[in-house]
Amino acid sequence: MLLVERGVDPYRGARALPGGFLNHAGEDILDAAHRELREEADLDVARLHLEQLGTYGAPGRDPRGRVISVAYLAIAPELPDPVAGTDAADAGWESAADVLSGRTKLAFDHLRIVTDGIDRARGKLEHSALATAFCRETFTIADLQQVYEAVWGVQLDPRNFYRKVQKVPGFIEPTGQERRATKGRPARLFQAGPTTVLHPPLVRPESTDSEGAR
Amino acid sequence: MLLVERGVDPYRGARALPGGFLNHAGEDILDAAHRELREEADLDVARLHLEQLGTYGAPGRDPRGRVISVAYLAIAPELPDPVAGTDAADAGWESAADVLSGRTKLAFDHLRIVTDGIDRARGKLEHSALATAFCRETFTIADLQQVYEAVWGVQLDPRNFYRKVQKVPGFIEPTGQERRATKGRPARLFQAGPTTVLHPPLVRPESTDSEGAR
DNA sequence: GTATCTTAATGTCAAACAGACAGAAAGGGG
DNA sequence: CCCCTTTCTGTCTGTTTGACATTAAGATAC
Repeated sequence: MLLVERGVDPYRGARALPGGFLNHAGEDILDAAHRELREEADLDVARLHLEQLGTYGAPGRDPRGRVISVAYLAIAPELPDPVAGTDAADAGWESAADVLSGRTKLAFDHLRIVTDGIDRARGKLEHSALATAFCRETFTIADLQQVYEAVWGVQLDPRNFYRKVQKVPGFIEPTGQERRATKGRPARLFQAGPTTVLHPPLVRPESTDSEGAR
Repeated sequence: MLLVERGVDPYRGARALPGGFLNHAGEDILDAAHRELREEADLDVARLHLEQLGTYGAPGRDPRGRVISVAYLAIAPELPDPVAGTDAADAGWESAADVLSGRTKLAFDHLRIVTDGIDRARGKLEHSALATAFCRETFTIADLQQVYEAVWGVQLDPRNFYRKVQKVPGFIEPTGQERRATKGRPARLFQAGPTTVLHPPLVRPESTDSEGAR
């Protein structure tokens, strides 16, 4: 995930989600999310999936006073490795595992927001074609499987995955081309199809730890 | 759904979702949702399900100026038939079909909010125990089926529904009591179980109309 | 050029599941 | 006591799932 290092108090030096305030009264909040992503992280990629995650407005979440944050979940493939040195103070990539485990400390209630975002992504992978937003324009089925395995944190059977993914109508479409790696049989390349809602869904294996309350 | 009639411009006389502004800088937005529900609609029921739906902040959505609304989805059973005459101007129940079809005109972008809310409810019925929030403390399986049929707008087979609902562990628990109607065999009464996430989910029958893009 | 290694693609099979529907159980009313 | 209604319990068939075997198509080593 993309985090910036705070240069001012409060939480100076801690990592935080990129964000900021609305510019003027006429700015749409989605536009503002795009702008902040560009300004704070120099990120202006194509194929950017951006969806509203939720709004966080607990009274004490910002010591400076009342701040209500509308969080957006952004997903994009082929991200520039170290975010290019710009005025964007210190933006950089952090492993989600490091953040979730608490090894990387986040400012404000941003850990909560991050947790919600990951939950959202995990769930949406089942019922929507969101996984293709993690991939490039064309991809192999093994690529897609890696997305599911990484986000869900599980291992999947390649043969069954292959079968199920292709059964969902309109999810992925073959391009007719192939990609050959250094080893092994060349893999057929696919691209995202028109479907956004998966029928049937790709259900993730039931984790043994009981999910309990929400 | 619960709507109030606007007494002031803009949209005077049109129906709108109950809502209002934050009281003071220390008020939590969820608390504000509860308060507005109580103030505008005299609604203060037990067993009230309230979850954040989304935030709407398009520049022109309120002609008076920039207003950002955080929408909450509320669901509760046993609602008072005509909302008792209080200072709550003209609050009343409207059929969702009337609103969705456009027969009942809504102020601002509230039709969009309502549509999103119904979509959310329909989806959550599949994967969460939300349906029990529509029911009383104890209910029969037929009651629960009526919730699913009403919200999804489909007909379900009582025998298959009976089987599937009882297979989900922790969804509903038998109370040991029965309810006898005027006709027919007495039905066993159930109550909501501890589970909030349904495993396996209750998938709704695939509607014939293609869902297309989102 | 052939063996071998690696990954992709296809196939097989038993168990579980889904939808459609039959029938039995348990009440009330003529 | 028969009929009607609603609830509950089965049955049956086709589909899907998860586990695993097998074949296909390249690259590389020898």
